[in-house]
Formats: sequence, structure tokens, C-alpha cells
Amino acid sequence: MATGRTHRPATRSRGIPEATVARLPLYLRALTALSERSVPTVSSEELAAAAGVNSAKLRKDFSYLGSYGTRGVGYDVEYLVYQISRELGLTQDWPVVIVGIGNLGAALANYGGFASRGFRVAALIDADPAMKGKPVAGMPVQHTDDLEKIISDNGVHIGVIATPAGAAQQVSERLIAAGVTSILNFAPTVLSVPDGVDVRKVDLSIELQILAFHEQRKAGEEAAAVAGAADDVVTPPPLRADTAAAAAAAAASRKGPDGDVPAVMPA
Amino acid sequence: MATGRTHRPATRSRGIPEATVARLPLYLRALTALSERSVPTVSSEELAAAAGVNSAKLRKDFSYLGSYGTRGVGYDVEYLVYQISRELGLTQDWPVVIVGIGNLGAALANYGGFASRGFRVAALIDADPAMKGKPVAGMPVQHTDDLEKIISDNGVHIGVIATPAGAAQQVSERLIAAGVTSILNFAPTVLSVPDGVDVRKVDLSIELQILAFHEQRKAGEEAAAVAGAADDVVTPPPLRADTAAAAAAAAASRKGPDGDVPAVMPA
DNA sequence: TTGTGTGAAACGATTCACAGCT
DNA sequence: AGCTGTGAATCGTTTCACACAA
Repeated sequence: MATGRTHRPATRSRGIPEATVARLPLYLRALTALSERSVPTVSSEELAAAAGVNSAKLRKDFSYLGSYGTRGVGYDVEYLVYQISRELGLTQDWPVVIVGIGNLGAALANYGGFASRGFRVAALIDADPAMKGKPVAGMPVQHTDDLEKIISDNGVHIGVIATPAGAAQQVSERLIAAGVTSILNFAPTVLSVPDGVDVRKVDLSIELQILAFHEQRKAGEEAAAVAGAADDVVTPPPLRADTAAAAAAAAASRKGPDGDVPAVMPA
Repeated sequence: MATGRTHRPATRSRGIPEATVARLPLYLRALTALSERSVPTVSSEELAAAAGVNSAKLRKDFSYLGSYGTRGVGYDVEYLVYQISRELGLTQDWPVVIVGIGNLGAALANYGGFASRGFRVAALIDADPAMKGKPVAGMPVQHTDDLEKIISDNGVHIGVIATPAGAAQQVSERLIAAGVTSILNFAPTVLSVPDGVDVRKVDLSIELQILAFHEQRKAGEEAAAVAGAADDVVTPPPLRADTAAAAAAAAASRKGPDGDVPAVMPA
């Protein structure tokens, strides 16, 4: 080891909490907007409002990066942009490949936000031979056969999977074998990957389902006791014959969903 | 109030933790796959593996819904599918509108996972007059002028925003005014909405930036002490002239990012 | 006086570990 | 004997509130 800088404290990622890391891009975006308007400094209060968080959280987040503010004044916008960019690793350029050039893959390829800061689409890859050579977002689509070569020739470490669910696991394995260690997965599947590989998942239908849950709750607010009274004793599910007994038993002994109090008192 | 069922405990969403709600769709997907393979029952261990979580968490999650398992046996697949669907509000059909039919909007419209369970694309809306009437995913694109009418005619409560960032806030306001109370936002902006409106955000570049952070960390693992030693004393940021003094002062007094120990001991 | 930086308290989520039902 | 359901312990995150620097 050449310098006195420690190898890394063996703890969590340099001590920056994951929740904080997830918010840094948000701050960065707000700061970039301020920077473009040539605003020289911001207070935690202002910046927090722009990023949609509260100011205590923002100050705590920044405190993990170091003391970059000036008491009584606020934060220097340009300086903070730089520090956060550096912390996120955006001062270097990350080549990424997009695998699966369907509607979504094409949308991603065309998405300006990709190229803007720190990322560069190095290649578009698709399994369909008919796609080969077709230009998408000003770039010829390449065939999956060449995936390994493309990854290593371009030094790609980040891959985006936009294939159908069925292909995703296999694609991830090939990406990883070729040297990719971070994957952004748009396919609706759980990828299983070796340790040391990061996967982030973007799942449209999961997000919608979460919204539906809350939406239902809102609707139930006023309507439940009125229209839902009979509806509340639910129509029994269509049970498979060979498990009906077990399910019936389970149903008979199950508690209501309202917490500790059984809906049907057993004793 | 017609029944004895309490109005709702005034606490958190019926007592189901948000983190649990966010995982229910994951369980549902795994269960649906089992159901299609006609698997009658699963243990928490098996289902957890399929959903990519650990079994203790899964059991705790299910315990918030009620006692739906059978000790010594496991969970009845069909029954659980039904219970979770009901909990998520997927036994009813949610009409959704997609606003902004560019690359991404078109991809969303074509995405099969939408229609499959509980959601129905009621309309596609775009501001470009040239798009009007053009069929996307077998459906004519309608013009933004008719947004309010479309929302109310179809009883839409969930809206998907896939417009450019600049249009998103205004679109959200129109959606909300027309009756939408849940928004899935793909535009890279913070939406400000009134209380009672739920917003979920899907942001491609944020996800990539989080990956870049971890990727940088991995790269630094072996290379930092070697090549990064000189690189570690960073090239100073390009400071604006009128804030250079304050920033310099801040830089001089700032602590290093390694926690409590100042990188440059002041005394 | 203003607004950062941060210990300490409060909160929420996860994991442990085992009692209790089948 | 096996697996769920759940209190209790643990861990991570958020919020509070205020000392301290500019």
C-alpha cells in the first residue's frame, strides 16, 4: 500500500448509508438546475424543498460526505455539484450496454438523461437477427452473439436489461461472465447473481400495484362501511380440489387483518 | 356505520407497513408462477427464495395480512394469490391513462404486464396534434385538450406521466384537478402535489447513478491506493469567481469523508 | 443573527429464535 | 417432525433540537 489512506474501513460502503446514496442523485439534479440559473449558494431549506425532502435529512446526508457548507450562509452550488458528482463517480464516463431493443430498450436508448451526465451508451444489443444493423437512436443494433466481445472491447461494467422476462436471467449470466458487475433490470423477474454484482430493479407493474393498494384504501375510506359491509365477508377464492381442506382449515382459523384482535373469537 | 368493523384505526394504512406493501407484488408474481405450474402449496422458505427475500421477512409480511398459512405444511398457493390480490386491490379493474406517448409512453402502452392483472389502459394522451388519432398499441392517441373529459368519462384514478420533464408538473395538476389521485411519474422532476395524492417515481438516471456509486467503490477497492494516491487530492472544482472565497474557506475547514477524523488536522 | 453540523431520541424495518399448531 | 406466527433484540433511518461557526 503506497499511501497512508486506509484500505477502507471494512464496514458499509465508505460509511455512507444506502438511503443517503439513493438521494444524492436527487440533490445533484436540483443543484444542477440551480447551477444553470447561476444561483451561487443555497440553504439546506431551499435545496431540500427543490429536491422534495426535508432539510434535516438533507443536512444529515451531506454530513456523511464531509462539511461542505458554510454556517450562516449555506452551500456553494458549484462546489457541491462537484463533490456529489465525484462521490457518485460521475466525473468519469461509464459505458453502458442496453440489451433488448424492443419498445422499452429503444426508449432507453433515446433517453437524453442517459448521455447527459456520466453515462455513455456504448452499444445496443438484441437477439433478433432482423434487428441487426438497424439504427436506433443513431446507433446500429448489434447481435447477441457478439455480446461478450462488445463488453470487453468497451470495458463495460454496467448493463441494462430490457429483454422479455424469460431471457433476462440468461442475459444477466452472459453479461456477468463477460465482466459486467452492475445491472439495471427492467425485466419483471428476480435475477439471481453472484456476490459482488449489484442489481437494481425497475418494475412498472409493481409500482402500479403499490399505487392500487393506496388507491383502494382511499376509496374504502368513505365507501367501505356503506357498500362494502356485505362485500367485506369476501367471496371465497376458487380453491383447488385437493387443497380445499387445508385451505378451509386455514380460513377457519385465520385471524382478521385488523391486527391482534381475531375477527372471529375462537373461545 | 352499518357494521361493527371499525372505521379504520386512524394509524398507518390499515397497519400494513409500507415496506411490506412494496413486497406484496413480488410475492404475488412468484405465487402466480407457482399457480400456473399447478403447485398446490409452498413453504415460506421456497416462496421466499422465489421472490428473492428471506423467509423470516416473508412470514412477518404475511402475518400483517392475517394467519393464512398452515403450520407444518405451508401456504395454499391459490388462496394466497387471492388474498394478496384482494389486499392490493387487484380484484377490481383500474383504468389508467398514459400521458406523453413518446418512446417511453409507447413502450408502456405496449407493455403486457399492465393489462395482465388489474390494470386497463383506458386512454393514451399526447400534446402533439400530429399524434392525434395515430394508433399505438392498438389504440388511438387522444389530444391533451380532452384530458379532463377522458379522465372523468372513464373514472380514472391512476395516471402515468411519461412526458418530458418540463411538462410533468402541469400535466399532474390537470390530472389531479380532473380526479386522479395516484400518479406514476417517469419524468425526471419532483412533482409537487396536494395531500392525499400519491406519487411514485421511476427514474432511470437515478438508478444508474446509484449503480455508478457502487461500481466506483468496487473499482476503488484495489486501484485506489495504487493509482488513486495522487488522484485522491482532487483537482479543485471550477469555482465561480464571486463565491471562490467562501468555497475556499469551506474547503480549508472541511473534514474528510472518512468519518470523524479530519483529513487535515487543524491543530 | 442565521443556518450548518450533529449528538440523542424516536421510529420503522429486519432478523432472531422459539412457542405452538398440524 | 415440520413450519408457521410472533414477541424480543437488533439494526438502520429519520427527526428533533441545539451548540457552534461565520
